[in-house]
Amino acid sequence: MQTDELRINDALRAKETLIFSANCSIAYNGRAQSYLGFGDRLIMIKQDGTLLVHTPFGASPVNYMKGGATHRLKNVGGHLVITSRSSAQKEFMEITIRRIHFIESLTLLDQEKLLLAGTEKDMSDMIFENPSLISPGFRPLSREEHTKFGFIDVFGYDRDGDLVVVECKRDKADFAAVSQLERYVHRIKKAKGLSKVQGVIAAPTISANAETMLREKGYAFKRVEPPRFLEQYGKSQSRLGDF
Amino acid sequence: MQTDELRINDALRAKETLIFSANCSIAYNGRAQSYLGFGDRLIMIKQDGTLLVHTPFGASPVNYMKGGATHRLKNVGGHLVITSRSSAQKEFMEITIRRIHFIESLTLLDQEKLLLAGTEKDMSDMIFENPSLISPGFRPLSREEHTKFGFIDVFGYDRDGDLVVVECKRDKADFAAVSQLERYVHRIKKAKGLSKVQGVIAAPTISANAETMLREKGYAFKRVEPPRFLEQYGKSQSRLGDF
DNA sequence: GGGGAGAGATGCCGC
DNA sequence: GCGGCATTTCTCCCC
Repeated sequence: MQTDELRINDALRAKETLIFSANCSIAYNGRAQSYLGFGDRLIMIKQDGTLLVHTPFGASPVNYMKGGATHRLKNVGGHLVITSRSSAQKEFMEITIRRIHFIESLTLLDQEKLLLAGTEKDMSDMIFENPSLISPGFRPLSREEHTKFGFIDVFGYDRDGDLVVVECKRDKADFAAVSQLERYVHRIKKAKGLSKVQGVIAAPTISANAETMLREKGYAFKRVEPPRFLEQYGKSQSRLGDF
Repeated sequence: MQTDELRINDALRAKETLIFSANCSIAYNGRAQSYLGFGDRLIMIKQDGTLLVHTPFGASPVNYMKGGATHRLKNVGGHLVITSRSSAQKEFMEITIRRIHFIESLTLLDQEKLLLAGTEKDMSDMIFENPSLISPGFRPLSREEHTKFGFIDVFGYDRDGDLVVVECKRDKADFAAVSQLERYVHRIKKAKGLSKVQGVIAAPTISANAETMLREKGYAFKRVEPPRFLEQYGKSQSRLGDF
Protein backbone atom coordinates (compact mmCIF):
# COMPACT_ATOMS: atom_id res chain seq x y z
CA MET A 1 0.00 0.00 0.00
CA GLN A 2 2.75 2.39 0.98
CA THR A 3 4.55 1.44 -2.23
CA ASP A 4 1.43 2.08 -4.33
CA GLU A 5 0.99 5.48 -2.78
CA LEU A 6 4.58 6.46 -3.48
CA ARG A 7 4.45 5.10 -7.01
CA ILE A 8 1.33 7.04 -7.93
CA ASN A 9 2.56 10.22 -6.27
CA ASP A 10 5.89 10.03 -8.05
CA ALA A 11 4.20 9.53 -11.43
CA LEU A 12 1.79 12.43 -10.87
CA ARG A 13 4.59 14.73 -9.73
CA ALA A 14 6.75 13.79 -12.72
CA LYS A 15 3.75 14.17 -15.05
CA GLU A 16 4.36 10.74 -16.47
CA THR A 17 1.64 8.72 -18.12
CA LEU A 18 0.19 6.65 -15.28
CA ILE A 19 -1.91 3.57 -15.78
CA PHE A 20 -3.27 1.33 -13.09
CA SER A 21 -6.06 -1.08 -12.44
CA ALA A 22 -8.11 -0.87 -9.27
CA ASN A 23 -11.31 -1.86 -7.58
CA CYS A 24 -12.79 1.57 -7.02
CA SER A 25 -15.86 3.79 -6.89
CA ILE A 26 -16.15 7.09 -8.73
CA ALA A 27 -18.04 10.30 -8.10
CA TYR A 28 -18.13 13.13 -10.61
CA ASN A 29 -19.57 16.62 -10.46
CA GLY A 30 -19.23 19.19 -13.20
CA ARG A 31 -21.10 19.51 -16.46
CA ALA A 32 -23.33 16.77 -15.00
CA GLN A 33 -23.16 14.54 -11.93
CA SER A 34 -22.47 10.84 -11.73
CA TYR A 35 -21.72 8.03 -9.36
CA LEU A 36 -20.35 4.57 -10.10
CA GLY A 37 -20.21 1.87 -7.42
CA PHE A 38 -17.22 -0.34 -6.72
CA GLY A 39 -15.83 -2.50 -9.52
CA ASP A 40 -12.59 -3.32 -11.33
CA ARG A 41 -11.44 -0.69 -13.82
CA LEU A 42 -8.47 0.57 -15.74
CA ILE A 43 -7.49 4.14 -14.98
CA MET A 44 -5.19 6.18 -17.18
CA ILE A 45 -3.79 9.61 -16.37
CA LYS A 46 -1.98 11.09 -19.35
CA GLN A 47 0.89 13.54 -19.49
CA ASP A 48 -1.50 16.39 -20.33
CA GLY A 49 -3.75 15.72 -17.32
CA THR A 50 -6.39 13.72 -19.21
CA LEU A 51 -7.92 11.09 -16.93
CA LEU A 52 -9.81 8.12 -18.34
CA VAL A 53 -11.65 5.40 -16.44
CA HIS A 54 -12.40 2.28 -18.46
CA THR A 55 -14.63 -0.62 -17.47
CA PRO A 56 -13.90 -4.06 -19.01
CA PHE A 57 -16.44 -3.49 -21.79
CA GLY A 58 -17.16 -0.87 -24.41
CA ALA A 59 -15.23 1.70 -26.38
CA SER A 60 -16.01 4.80 -24.32
CA PRO A 61 -14.62 5.65 -20.90
CA VAL A 62 -17.23 5.44 -18.16
CA ASN A 63 -15.79 8.55 -16.49
CA TYR A 64 -13.15 11.04 -17.53
CA MET A 65 -11.58 14.42 -17.03
CA LYS A 66 -10.25 16.41 -19.94
CA GLY A 67 -6.66 17.56 -20.33
CA GLY A 68 -5.51 20.29 -17.96
CA ALA A 69 -7.04 18.68 -14.89
CA THR A 70 -4.91 18.39 -11.77
CA HIS A 71 -4.80 15.19 -9.77
CA ARG A 72 -4.00 14.58 -6.13
CA LEU A 73 -3.64 11.38 -4.15
CA LYS A 74 -4.77 11.22 -0.55
CA ASN A 75 -4.77 8.48 2.04
CA VAL A 76 -8.14 8.54 3.80
CA GLY A 77 -8.26 6.07 6.65
CA GLY A 78 -6.13 3.52 4.84
CA HIS A 79 -7.94 3.96 1.50
CA LEU A 80 -6.28 5.74 -1.38
CA VAL A 81 -8.43 8.46 -2.91
CA ILE A 82 -7.62 10.38 -6.08
CA THR A 83 -9.23 13.77 -6.49
CA SER A 84 -9.14 15.55 -9.82
CA ARG A 85 -10.09 19.11 -10.53
CA SER A 86 -10.48 21.10 -13.68
CA SER A 87 -10.76 24.79 -12.93
CA ALA A 88 -11.50 25.47 -16.60
CA GLN A 89 -14.81 23.69 -16.47
CA LYS A 90 -15.40 23.66 -12.73
CA GLU A 91 -15.31 19.89 -12.70
CA PHE A 92 -14.47 17.56 -9.87
CA MET A 93 -13.87 13.83 -9.65
CA GLU A 94 -13.13 11.52 -6.78
CA ILE A 95 -11.88 7.95 -7.17
CA THR A 96 -12.04 5.88 -4.00
CA ILE A 97 -9.74 2.89 -4.23
CA ARG A 98 -10.29 -0.38 -2.42
CA ARG A 99 -7.58 -2.46 -4.02
CA ILE A 100 -4.93 -1.88 -6.67
CA HIS A 101 -4.18 -4.67 -9.15
CA PHE A 102 -1.17 -3.12 -10.88
CA ILE A 103 0.50 0.22 -11.47
CA GLU A 104 2.68 1.27 -14.38
CA SER A 105 4.04 4.68 -15.26
CA LEU A 106 6.33 6.00 -17.94
CA THR A 107 6.91 8.94 -20.25
CA LEU A 108 5.62 8.37 -23.77
CA LEU A 109 7.20 10.10 -26.75
CA ASP A 110 4.96 10.49 -29.76
CA GLN A 111 5.40 13.14 -32.46
CA GLU A 112 3.32 11.49 -35.15
CA LYS A 113 0.02 12.70 -36.53
CA LEU A 114 -2.71 10.45 -37.84
CA LEU A 115 -3.10 10.34 -41.61
CA LEU A 116 -6.75 9.78 -42.40
CA ALA A 117 -8.52 9.20 -45.73
CA GLY A 118 -12.18 8.85 -46.53
CA THR A 119 -13.49 11.88 -44.66
CA GLU A 120 -16.18 14.31 -45.70
CA LYS A 121 -13.48 16.75 -46.75
CA ASP A 122 -12.01 14.11 -49.06
CA MET A 123 -15.46 13.77 -50.59
CA SER A 124 -15.83 17.49 -51.23
CA ASP A 125 -12.31 17.62 -52.71
CA MET A 126 -13.17 14.74 -55.00
CA ILE A 127 -16.37 16.45 -56.13
CA PHE A 128 -14.49 19.68 -56.75
CA GLU A 129 -12.07 17.78 -59.00
CA ASN A 130 -14.82 15.70 -60.63
CA PRO A 131 -17.88 17.96 -60.79
CA SER A 132 -19.83 15.55 -62.99
CA LEU A 133 -20.26 13.41 -59.88
CA ILE A 134 -23.02 15.90 -59.00
CA SER A 135 -24.50 16.61 -62.42
CA PRO A 136 -23.40 17.09 -66.03
CA GLY A 137 -22.26 20.66 -66.46
CA PHE A 138 -21.85 21.38 -62.72
CA ARG A 139 -19.18 24.07 -62.22
CA PRO A 140 -17.91 24.25 -58.61
CA LEU A 141 -16.82 27.63 -57.30
CA SER A 142 -15.52 26.75 -53.88
CA ARG A 143 -15.12 23.95 -51.38
CA GLU A 144 -15.16 23.86 -47.60
CA GLU A 145 -16.02 27.53 -47.60
CA HIS A 146 -16.18 29.17 -44.18
CA THR A 147 -18.06 32.35 -45.02
CA LYS A 148 -20.66 34.35 -43.23
CA PHE A 149 -23.16 32.24 -45.18
CA GLY A 150 -21.85 29.23 -43.32
CA PHE A 151 -19.61 26.26 -43.85
CA ILE A 152 -20.62 24.94 -47.26
CA ASP A 153 -19.02 21.75 -48.57
CA VAL A 154 -19.20 22.52 -52.29
CA PHE A 155 -20.99 25.37 -53.97
CA GLY A 156 -21.21 26.31 -57.65
CA TYR A 157 -23.39 26.65 -60.76
CA ASP A 158 -25.33 23.98 -62.59
CA ARG A 159 -25.76 23.71 -66.35
CA ASP A 160 -28.67 26.17 -66.24
CA GLY A 161 -26.69 28.77 -64.31
CA ASP A 162 -28.54 28.18 -61.04
CA LEU A 163 -26.53 28.28 -57.82
CA VAL A 164 -26.09 24.84 -56.26
CA VAL A 165 -25.27 24.04 -52.64
CA VAL A 166 -23.85 20.55 -52.08
CA GLU A 167 -23.81 19.00 -48.62
CA CYS A 168 -21.59 15.90 -48.33
CA LYS A 169 -22.00 13.11 -45.81
CA ARG A 170 -19.48 10.28 -45.53
CA ASP A 171 -22.18 7.94 -44.18
CA LYS A 172 -25.89 7.62 -44.61
CA ALA A 173 -27.56 11.04 -44.75
CA ASP A 174 -30.30 11.67 -42.19
CA PHE A 175 -32.83 14.36 -41.19
CA ALA A 176 -30.07 16.50 -39.75
CA ALA A 177 -28.29 16.57 -43.10
CA VAL A 178 -31.46 17.74 -44.85
CA SER A 179 -32.01 20.47 -42.24
CA GLN A 180 -28.42 21.57 -42.64
CA LEU A 181 -28.75 21.79 -46.43
CA GLU A 182 -31.96 23.75 -46.12
CA ARG A 183 -30.31 26.18 -43.71
CA TYR A 184 -27.48 26.84 -46.18
CA VAL A 185 -29.81 27.24 -49.15
CA HIS A 186 -31.92 29.75 -47.26
CA ARG A 187 -28.89 31.71 -46.16
CA ILE A 188 -27.53 31.88 -49.72
CA LYS A 189 -30.91 32.91 -51.09
CA LYS A 190 -31.15 35.69 -48.56
CA ALA A 191 -27.55 36.85 -48.92
CA LYS A 192 -27.64 36.91 -52.75
CA GLY A 193 -31.26 37.94 -53.10
CA LEU A 194 -32.06 34.85 -55.16
CA SER A 195 -35.35 32.99 -55.26
CA LYS A 196 -33.97 29.82 -56.82
CA VAL A 197 -31.02 27.94 -55.35
CA GLN A 198 -30.55 24.21 -55.83
CA GLY A 199 -29.65 21.90 -52.97
CA VAL A 200 -27.97 18.52 -53.28
CA ILE A 201 -27.01 15.93 -50.70
CA ALA A 202 -24.04 13.82 -51.79
CA ALA A 203 -23.68 10.67 -49.71
CA PRO A 204 -23.34 6.90 -50.16
CA THR A 205 -26.95 6.44 -49.00
CA ILE A 206 -29.83 8.35 -47.43
CA SER A 207 -32.51 7.12 -45.05
CA ALA A 208 -35.96 6.73 -46.58
CA ASN A 209 -37.51 9.35 -44.29
CA ALA A 210 -34.76 11.85 -44.95
CA GLU A 211 -35.14 11.34 -48.68
CA THR A 212 -38.89 11.99 -48.45
CA MET A 213 -38.22 15.24 -46.60
CA LEU A 214 -35.52 16.14 -49.12
CA ARG A 215 -37.88 15.65 -52.08
CA GLU A 216 -40.68 17.57 -50.38
CA LYS A 217 -38.39 20.54 -50.07
CA GLY A 218 -37.32 20.28 -53.69
CA TYR A 219 -33.76 19.14 -53.16
CA ALA A 220 -31.91 16.23 -54.72
CA PHE A 221 -29.88 13.25 -53.57
CA LYS A 222 -26.78 12.14 -55.44
CA ARG A 223 -25.11 8.87 -54.56
CA VAL A 224 -21.39 9.46 -53.97
CA GLU A 225 -18.98 7.17 -52.11
CA PRO A 226 -16.21 8.70 -50.01
CA PRO A 227 -12.87 8.15 -51.80
CA ARG A 228 -10.85 5.20 -50.51
CA PHE A 229 -7.24 6.02 -51.23
CA LEU A 230 -6.08 2.82 -49.58
CA GLU A 231 -8.59 0.46 -51.10
CA GLN A 232 -5.72 -1.80 -52.12
CA TYR A 233 -4.27 -1.94 -48.63
CA GLY A 234 -6.40 -4.78 -47.35
CA LYS A 235 -5.37 -6.87 -50.32
CA SER A 236 -1.67 -6.10 -50.32
CA GLN A 237 0.06 -5.03 -47.17
CA SER A 238 3.25 -4.29 -49.04
CA ARG A 239 1.52 -1.15 -50.33
CA LEU A 240 1.63 0.52 -46.95
CA GLY A 241 4.41 2.76 -48.21
CA ASP A 242 1.91 4.27 -50.64
CA PHE A 243 0.45 6.29 -47.87
CA MET B 1 10.82 -10.73 -26.66
CA GLN B 2 9.86 -14.38 -26.44
CA THR B 3 8.31 -13.61 -23.06
CA ASP B 4 6.32 -10.66 -24.46
CA GLU B 5 4.96 -12.82 -27.24
CA LEU B 6 3.84 -15.52 -24.83
CA ARG B 7 2.36 -13.04 -22.42
CA ILE B 8 0.26 -11.32 -25.08
CA ASN B 9 -0.84 -14.58 -26.64
CA ASP B 10 -1.88 -16.00 -23.29
CA ALA B 11 -3.92 -12.91 -22.48
CA LEU B 12 -5.64 -12.89 -25.88
CA ARG B 13 -6.45 -16.58 -25.63
CA ALA B 14 -7.82 -16.20 -22.11
CA LYS B 15 -9.78 -13.11 -23.19
CA GLU B 16 -8.30 -11.13 -20.33
CA THR B 17 -8.08 -7.38 -20.39
CA LEU B 18 -4.64 -6.70 -21.85
CA ILE B 19 -2.81 -3.43 -21.56
CA PHE B 20 0.64 -2.66 -22.81
CA SER B 21 2.75 0.24 -23.91
CA ALA B 22 4.79 0.04 -27.10
CA ASN B 23 6.59 2.00 -29.73
CA CYS B 24 4.51 1.06 -32.74
CA SER B 25 2.97 2.10 -36.04
CA ILE B 26 -0.66 1.56 -36.93
CA ALA B 27 -2.53 0.99 -40.16
CA TYR B 28 -6.33 0.88 -40.35
CA ASN B 29 -8.73 0.10 -43.16
CA GLY B 30 -12.47 -0.09 -42.76
CA ARG B 31 -15.02 2.70 -42.55
CA ALA B 32 -12.09 4.92 -43.52
CA GLN B 33 -8.34 4.41 -43.86
CA SER B 34 -5.57 5.68 -41.64
CA TYR B 35 -1.88 5.39 -40.97
CA LEU B 36 0.07 6.48 -37.91
CA GLY B 37 3.90 6.42 -37.88
CA PHE B 38 6.01 5.02 -35.07
CA GLY B 39 5.60 6.49 -31.59
CA ASP B 40 5.01 5.47 -27.96
CA ARG B 41 1.42 4.56 -27.16
CA LEU B 42 -0.79 2.75 -24.70
CA ILE B 43 -2.78 -0.10 -26.15
CA MET B 44 -5.73 -1.70 -24.40
CA ILE B 45 -7.59 -4.80 -25.52
CA LYS B 46 -10.71 -5.37 -23.45
CA GLN B 47 -12.51 -8.56 -22.56
CA ASP B 48 -15.16 -7.87 -25.20
CA GLY B 49 -12.62 -7.41 -27.99
CA THR B 50 -12.58 -3.60 -27.89
CA LEU B 51 -9.11 -2.32 -28.84
CA LEU B 52 -8.02 1.22 -27.98
CA VAL B 53 -4.79 2.95 -28.92
CA HIS B 54 -3.98 6.04 -26.87
CA THR B 55 -1.26 8.60 -27.51
CA PRO B 56 0.14 10.56 -24.52
CA PHE B 57 -2.27 13.45 -25.14
CA GLY B 58 -5.98 13.95 -25.58
CA ALA B 59 -9.14 12.23 -24.45
CA SER B 60 -9.95 10.24 -27.57
CA PRO B 61 -8.15 7.14 -28.82
CA VAL B 62 -6.13 7.78 -31.97
CA ASN B 63 -7.17 4.37 -33.35
CA TYR B 64 -9.60 1.73 -32.17
CA MET B 65 -11.61 -1.35 -32.98
CA LYS B 66 -15.07 -1.84 -31.56
CA GLY B 67 -16.11 -4.77 -29.40
CA GLY B 68 -16.36 -8.12 -31.16
CA ALA B 69 -13.11 -7.73 -33.04
CA THR B 70 -10.67 -10.65 -33.03
CA HIS B 71 -6.98 -10.10 -32.42
CA ARG B 72 -3.98 -12.16 -33.46
CA LEU B 73 -0.30 -11.78 -32.66
CA LYS B 74 2.31 -12.65 -35.26
CA ASN B 75 6.09 -12.53 -35.24
CA VAL B 76 7.20 -11.03 -38.54
CA GLY B 77 10.98 -11.11 -38.90
CA GLY B 78 11.55 -10.48 -35.21
CA HIS B 79 8.87 -7.76 -34.95
CA LEU B 80 5.61 -8.42 -33.17
CA VAL B 81 2.55 -7.49 -35.22
CA ILE B 82 -1.02 -7.48 -33.94
CA THR B 83 -3.76 -7.81 -36.52
CA SER B 84 -7.37 -7.12 -35.60
CA ARG B 85 -10.41 -7.87 -37.65
CA SER B 86 -14.06 -7.04 -37.29
CA SER B 87 -16.10 -9.11 -39.67
CA ALA B 88 -19.20 -7.14 -38.69
CA GLN B 89 -17.92 -3.95 -40.22
CA LYS B 90 -15.24 -5.32 -42.54
CA GLU B 91 -12.57 -3.50 -40.62
CA PHE B 92 -8.90 -4.32 -40.33
CA MET B 93 -6.09 -2.99 -38.17
CA GLU B 94 -2.42 -3.77 -38.00
CA ILE B 95 -0.12 -2.69 -35.17
CA THR B 96 3.57 -3.11 -35.91
CA ILE B 97 5.58 -3.15 -32.71
CA ARG B 98 9.18 -2.00 -32.43
CA ARG B 99 9.58 -2.10 -28.69
CA ILE B 100 7.38 -3.00 -25.74
CA HIS B 101 7.65 -0.93 -22.56
CA PHE B 102 5.39 -3.01 -20.34
CA ILE B 103 2.62 -5.58 -20.48
CA GLU B 104 -0.13 -6.24 -17.95
CA SER B 105 -3.14 -8.48 -18.21
CA LEU B 106 -5.92 -9.47 -15.88
CA THR B 107 -9.63 -10.21 -15.70
CA LEU B 108 -11.70 -7.28 -14.49
CA LEU B 109 -15.00 -7.79 -12.69
CA ASP B 110 -17.42 -4.89 -12.89
CA GLN B 111 -21.18 -5.21 -12.47
CA GLU B 112 -21.95 -1.59 -11.71
CA LYS B 113 -23.83 0.84 -13.92
CA LEU B 114 -23.18 4.55 -14.04
CA LEU B 115 -25.74 6.76 -12.32
CA LEU B 116 -25.96 10.04 -14.18
CA ALA B 117 -27.90 13.21 -13.41
CA GLY B 118 -28.24 16.44 -15.33
CA THR B 119 -29.12 15.00 -18.71
CA GLU B 120 -31.59 16.29 -21.25
CA LYS B 121 -34.06 13.67 -20.06
CA ASP B 122 -33.75 15.03 -16.52
CA MET B 123 -34.60 18.46 -17.91
CA SER B 124 -37.71 17.24 -19.69
CA ASP B 125 -38.82 15.35 -16.56
CA MET B 126 -38.35 18.52 -14.52
CA ILE B 127 -40.37 20.56 -16.99
CA PHE B 128 -43.12 17.95 -16.99
CA GLU B 129 -43.30 18.22 -13.19
CA ASN B 130 -42.95 22.02 -13.19
CA PRO B 131 -44.72 23.23 -16.35
CA SER B 132 -44.51 26.88 -15.33
CA LEU B 133 -40.82 26.70 -16.18
CA ILE B 134 -42.02 27.08 -19.78
CA SER B 135 -44.92 29.48 -19.38
CA PRO B 136 -47.77 30.24 -16.97
CA GLY B 137 -50.63 27.90 -17.76
CA PHE B 138 -48.57 25.41 -19.79
CA ARG B 139 -50.10 21.92 -19.55
CA PRO B 140 -47.75 19.13 -20.65
CA LEU B 141 -49.26 16.07 -22.27
CA SER B 142 -46.24 13.87 -22.76
CA ARG B 143 -42.50 13.69 -22.38
CA GLU B 144 -39.81 11.88 -24.33
CA GLU B 145 -42.42 10.77 -26.78
CA HIS B 146 -41.17 8.42 -29.48
CA THR B 147 -43.85 8.73 -32.14
CA LYS B 148 -43.68 8.56 -35.88
CA PHE B 149 -43.52 12.36 -35.74
CA GLY B 150 -40.21 12.03 -33.96
CA PHE B 151 -38.74 12.09 -30.51
CA ILE B 152 -40.30 15.08 -28.80
CA ASP B 153 -38.96 16.15 -25.40
CA VAL B 154 -42.11 17.78 -23.97
CA PHE B 155 -45.33 18.52 -25.75
CA GLY B 156 -48.56 20.06 -24.43
CA TYR B 157 -50.98 22.99 -24.51
CA ASP B 158 -50.34 26.60 -23.57
CA ARG B 159 -52.74 28.93 -21.74
CA ASP B 160 -54.48 29.77 -25.04
CA GLY B 161 -55.01 26.13 -25.97
CA ASP B 162 -52.30 26.12 -28.68
CA LEU B 163 -50.14 23.05 -29.01
CA VAL B 164 -46.58 23.62 -27.81
CA VAL B 165 -43.49 21.61 -28.72
CA VAL B 166 -40.58 21.99 -26.30
CA GLU B 167 -37.07 20.97 -27.30
CA CYS B 168 -34.63 20.74 -24.38
CA LYS B 169 -30.87 21.14 -24.59
CA ARG B 170 -28.63 20.56 -21.59
CA ASP B 171 -26.02 22.95 -23.00
CA LYS B 172 -26.09 26.01 -25.19
CA ALA B 173 -28.67 25.64 -27.96
CA ASP B 174 -27.35 26.02 -31.50
CA PHE B 175 -28.61 26.08 -35.11
CA ALA B 176 -29.14 22.33 -35.05
CA ALA B 177 -31.51 22.68 -32.08
CA VAL B 178 -33.58 25.27 -33.94
CA SER B 179 -33.74 23.06 -37.03
CA GLN B 180 -34.79 20.14 -34.89
CA LEU B 181 -37.57 22.15 -33.26
CA GLU B 182 -38.78 23.38 -36.62
CA ARG B 183 -38.87 19.82 -37.95
CA TYR B 184 -41.06 18.69 -35.04
CA VAL B 185 -43.40 21.66 -35.31
CA HIS B 186 -43.88 21.07 -39.04
CA ARG B 187 -44.55 17.38 -38.52
CA ILE B 188 -47.08 18.04 -35.78
CA LYS B 189 -48.83 20.68 -37.88
CA LYS B 190 -49.07 18.28 -40.79
CA ALA B 191 -50.11 15.29 -38.72
CA LYS B 192 -52.80 17.18 -36.80
CA GLY B 193 -53.84 19.51 -39.62
CA LEU B 194 -53.06 22.56 -37.52
CA SER B 195 -51.80 25.89 -38.79
CA LYS B 196 -50.61 27.19 -35.45
CA VAL B 197 -48.22 25.24 -33.24
CA GLN B 198 -45.84 26.93 -30.80
CA GLY B 199 -42.21 25.98 -30.52
CA VAL B 200 -39.97 26.55 -27.50
CA ILE B 201 -36.30 25.81 -26.91
CA ALA B 202 -35.53 25.24 -23.23
CA ALA B 203 -31.81 25.47 -22.49
CA PRO B 204 -29.42 27.26 -20.15
CA THR B 205 -28.30 29.53 -23.02
CA ILE B 206 -28.58 29.90 -26.77
CA SER B 207 -26.06 31.24 -29.25
CA ALA B 208 -26.85 34.70 -30.61
CA ASN B 209 -27.17 33.45 -34.20
CA ALA B 210 -29.39 30.57 -33.23
CA GLU B 211 -31.63 32.92 -31.28
CA THR B 212 -31.95 35.20 -34.31
CA MET B 213 -33.00 32.24 -36.45
CA LEU B 214 -35.39 31.11 -33.70
CA ARG B 215 -37.10 34.51 -33.53
CA GLU B 216 -37.32 34.78 -37.32
CA LYS B 217 -39.23 31.52 -37.39
CA GLY B 218 -41.55 32.68 -34.64
CA TYR B 219 -40.34 30.38 -31.88
CA ALA B 220 -39.33 31.22 -28.33
CA PHE B 221 -36.37 30.62 -26.06
CA LYS B 222 -36.86 29.84 -22.39
CA ARG B 223 -33.89 29.77 -20.07
CA VAL B 224 -33.89 26.50 -18.09
CA GLU B 225 -30.93 24.95 -16.26
CA PRO B 226 -30.58 21.17 -16.20
CA PRO B 227 -31.40 19.91 -12.70
CA ARG B 228 -28.35 19.27 -10.53
CA PHE B 229 -29.38 16.61 -8.07
CA LEU B 230 -25.92 16.54 -6.52
CA GLU B 231 -25.35 20.27 -6.27
CA GLN B 232 -24.41 19.81 -2.66
CA TYR B 233 -21.82 17.16 -3.38
CA GLY B 234 -18.98 19.56 -4.18
CA LYS B 235 -19.51 21.26 -0.87
CA SER B 236 -19.96 18.24 1.34
CA GLN B 237 -18.45 14.95 0.37
CA SER B 238 -20.21 13.19 3.22
CA ARG B 239 -23.37 13.42 1.14
CA LEU B 240 -22.15 10.85 -1.33
CA GLY B 241 -24.51 8.35 0.23
CA ASP B 242 -27.43 10.46 -0.93
CA PHE B 243 -26.96 9.15 -4.41
C1' DG C 1 -12.75 31.88 -26.36
C1' DG C 2 -17.15 31.24 -28.91
C1' DG C 3 -19.34 29.47 -33.01
C1' DG C 4 -20.14 25.96 -36.22
C1' DA C 5 -19.72 21.32 -37.88
C1' DG C 6 -17.40 16.62 -38.60
C1' DA C 7 -16.45 12.00 -36.43
C1' DG C 8 -13.73 5.47 -38.54
C1' DA C 9 -17.98 9.41 -33.64
C1' DT C 10 -20.26 5.95 -29.43
C1' DG C 11 -24.26 4.53 -26.99
C1' DC C 12 -29.15 4.14 -26.05
C1' DC C 13 -33.64 2.99 -27.03
C1' DG C 14 -37.61 1.92 -29.93
C1' DC C 15 -39.57 -0.32 -33.85
C1' DG D 1 -31.11 -4.76 -38.01
C1' DC D 2 -32.22 0.54 -39.03
C1' DG D 3 -33.68 5.00 -37.33
C1' DG D 4 -33.44 8.91 -34.68
C1' DC D 5 -30.98 11.39 -31.30
C1' DA D 6 -28.21 12.59 -26.88
C1' DT D 7 -23.37 12.90 -25.37
C1' DT D 8 -19.79 15.31 -18.95
C1' DT D 9 -19.73 14.01 -26.62
C1' DC D 10 -14.40 15.22 -28.50
C1' DT D 11 -11.86 17.50 -31.98
C1' DC D 12 -10.76 20.77 -35.41
C1' DC D 13 -10.90 25.15 -37.65
C1' DC D 14 -12.16 29.78 -38.22
C1' DC D 15 -13.53 34.24 -36.49
